[in-house]
Amino acid sequence: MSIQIFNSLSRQKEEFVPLEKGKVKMYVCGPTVYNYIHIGNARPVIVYDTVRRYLSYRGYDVTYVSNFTDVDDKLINAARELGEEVPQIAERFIKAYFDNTKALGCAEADAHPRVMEHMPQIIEFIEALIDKEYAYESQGDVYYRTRKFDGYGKLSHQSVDELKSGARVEMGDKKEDPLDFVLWKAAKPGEISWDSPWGAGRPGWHIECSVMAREHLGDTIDIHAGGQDLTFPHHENEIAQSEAMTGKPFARYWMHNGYINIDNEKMSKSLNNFVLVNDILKELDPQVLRFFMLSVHYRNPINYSQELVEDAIAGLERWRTAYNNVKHRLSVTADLGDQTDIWQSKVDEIKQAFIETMDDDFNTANGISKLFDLSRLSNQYLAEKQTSKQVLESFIQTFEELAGVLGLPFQQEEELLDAEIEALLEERIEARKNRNFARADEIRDLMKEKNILLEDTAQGTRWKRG
RNA sequence: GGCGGCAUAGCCAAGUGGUAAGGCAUGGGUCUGCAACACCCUUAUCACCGGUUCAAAUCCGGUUGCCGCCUCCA
Repeated sequence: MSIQIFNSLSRQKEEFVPLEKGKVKMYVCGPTVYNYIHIGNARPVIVYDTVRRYLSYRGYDVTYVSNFTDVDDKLINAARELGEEVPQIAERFIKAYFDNTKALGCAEADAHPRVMEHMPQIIEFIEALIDKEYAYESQGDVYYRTRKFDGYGKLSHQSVDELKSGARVEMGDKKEDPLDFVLWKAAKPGEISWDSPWGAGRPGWHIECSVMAREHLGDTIDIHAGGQDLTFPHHENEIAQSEAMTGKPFARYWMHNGYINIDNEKMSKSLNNFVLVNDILKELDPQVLRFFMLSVHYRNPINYSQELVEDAIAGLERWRTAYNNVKHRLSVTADLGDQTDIWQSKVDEIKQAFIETMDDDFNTANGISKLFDLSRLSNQYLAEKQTSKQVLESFIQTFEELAGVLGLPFQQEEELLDAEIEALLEERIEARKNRNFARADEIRDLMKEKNILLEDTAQGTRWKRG
């Protein structure tokens, strides 16, 4: 069975066939770095990081590129308000981006291109579009001649005329047509700018992605991804620019993730309900946030609330407990089990089911449920009187493999306890042996205060940090 | 006005033709010195109406409700 991807272009699931066998070129639209990222920014980063991991897991060699928009109106406004320079602000929030996304288990891209680093290429690209008459200069601005591009609207599935009826009519029009969009913006006095054949200015928003995708991945890429809201106009315009330029398909598969709501409301400035990743992570285990995001299919909307976060905490804890309990058993018992084949095949079944559901448009919600199935199975196995090393190790291996694909690796418990606690543990074992339960309970309470939880099993006492 | 999405148990959420995964919560039981962890059992005619089909949460039509895009928002 092959991997199926829901392609926004066709609005259908399609078999994934990369342009070049075994290799995937992937471009994900990154944030405008004028603030800390909010959880809505974090969703695509987590989702497409998981897509990338899964494709690698399935044997593809993935080249992954994600940009930073480090020049635009929002940055210019932020600079003005803070009395800083644009590059300074960009630098600060790019650093914060890496801190936050790394905490969330997202690997760095193979390249993180920035607009400011691609001015010559952007200008060349625009010049070429002008040569091909897909663009025109107007009072220091350059616009894209939308109607000239035949396929315009194929991604958002709207005809040019449909779009026109909804388009804003610009005042003092420098455009030939209201649907035309800006490739180069003339600088206003005091704004950061670059020299160009059309005077001082800066790139429009959409051109950067066309240029940087081409620069780093070539004329045609396999997967282009981003938030649902980018479908129009951003991605539509990227297609128009790139395909007019190269005459080749720009991207073969377009993926768009759904929104996040906060307490059932859209995040917006007027409601002032933006949730910044940086703030959440002060109190929340980053894995919980990632787990939460992946517990819903990426194309569906997701709601963020305290209650749901708490569910996620409990759910993730279930995996961890199951995993650690297998580890504990492995460390304290001999190799005694029989019927290893039966259990082994059950483990394999779960792994296969995981792959099957992930193959189907990256169904992480279902994938996560397979980890829960594995947890139940391992718990059942631990209830057996005799266990084999081979099966226990297979559980561990499968837990690590599947959770790893989701970017939710099991953290190694610190095995070290200080001497005082070690001594108390010993004393408690002795006390229980002598049926001095009062003392045993006392020690258990004492440990609990130190955030160490004790669990007595037939194979001895195990502990974990609470 | 145009395009599109969603509606599944108390909450969250998979499932796109063959009589409803999983998690959280609840109730009952088992295990345990007690506890914790855990295990077992328990909870849904899938918004409504009609149609297609031997068979529909799943396909088609309609209704209601919510949401997104069409305004340089992930």
